[in-house]
Amino acid sequence: MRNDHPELSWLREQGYRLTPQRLAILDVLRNTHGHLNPTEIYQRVSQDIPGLTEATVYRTLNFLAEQGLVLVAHLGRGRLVYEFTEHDHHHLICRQCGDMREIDHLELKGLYKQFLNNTGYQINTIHATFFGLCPDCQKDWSP
Amino acid sequence: MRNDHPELSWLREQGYRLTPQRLAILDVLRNTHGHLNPTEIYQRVSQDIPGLTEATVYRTLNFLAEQGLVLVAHLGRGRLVYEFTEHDHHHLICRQCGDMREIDHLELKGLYKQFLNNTGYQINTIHATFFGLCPDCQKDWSP
DNA sequence: CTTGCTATTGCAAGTAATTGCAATAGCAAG
DNA sequence: CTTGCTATTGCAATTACTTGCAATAGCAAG
Ligand SMILES: [Mn+2]
Ligand SMILES: [Mn+2]
Ligand SMILES: [Zn+2]
Ligand SMILES: [Zn+2]
Repeated sequence: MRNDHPELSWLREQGYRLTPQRLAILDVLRNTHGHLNPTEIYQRVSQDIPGLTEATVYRTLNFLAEQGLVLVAHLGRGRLVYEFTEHDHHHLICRQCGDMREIDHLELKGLYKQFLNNTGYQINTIHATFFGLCPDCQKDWSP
Repeated sequence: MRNDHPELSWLREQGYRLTPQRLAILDVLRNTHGHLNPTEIYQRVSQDIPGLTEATVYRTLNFLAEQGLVLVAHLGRGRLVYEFTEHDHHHLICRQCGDMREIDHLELKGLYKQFLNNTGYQINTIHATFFGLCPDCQKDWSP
């Protein structure tokens, strides 16, 4: 568990504290590729922090997401999922087969620029989710 | 409470049943402009359907949303909200002051076309939510 | 190293949403 | 109108997530 990542000293400068709980949760997310729900995170982090409670996991995930250190998403499976990544992206999900595909944030840059021009809103949502039909499942509706 | 809307006979043809609960919930949504959460819907519909339970409200709202008869959204205030509308739209929300603004689905048409070209995915998400800063709240960060 | 302020945690209770199951009731067929 | 199939409901239990409060522990200052 490293303690010298740049975002950590930044947190401390904001007046927030680097607790073992926060460090361990962030570490699990950092070392996992993909989305984890709060209970999965709780189970993994409990190994390192025995007294940890789920309430703290929920609060910490909210906090990390607010600070922009992790991404959240409703992927349509009931539970929220969290993810650590340097790579800004969004998701396309097939309503039929559940297939999920990642798209780079670049694809939405133009839209956000358009929002700014048309409405003055400066949108910064990362990790949006769009639902529809994947190429395979579209075929099931043709014949 | 009218019983002859076009979407209703369509439901029956799909093998679904037109129960008083469904009709009343749809009716409350149809006659309300704006977003309602499940408890607000429950309270209103209970007037017409005394024995109604919240479980049925949740199940019915899920059902109506799956059938595309109502729109759902996470607007960032904890609870899900539902809305009946003929007018396809999405929302921009200010993280600072909570101001919410509606944009026509036309604004996303191009993006969805781009998704189709680049990935083959045929996206049909209506009622997406984008977060950022409204024009007023952007000023608070300049001086 | 010690002290003091206060952000953060654990605990337990509260609210939001989902689900298994047996009883009920749409509605299609006769 | 009556009958039978099964989708849908109510009920109660379960899971998901949030919150108030008192105890704990980061960490900045001395
Ligand atoms: Mn992701
Ligand atoms: Mn809306
Ligand atoms: Zn698919
Ligand atoms: Zn604002």
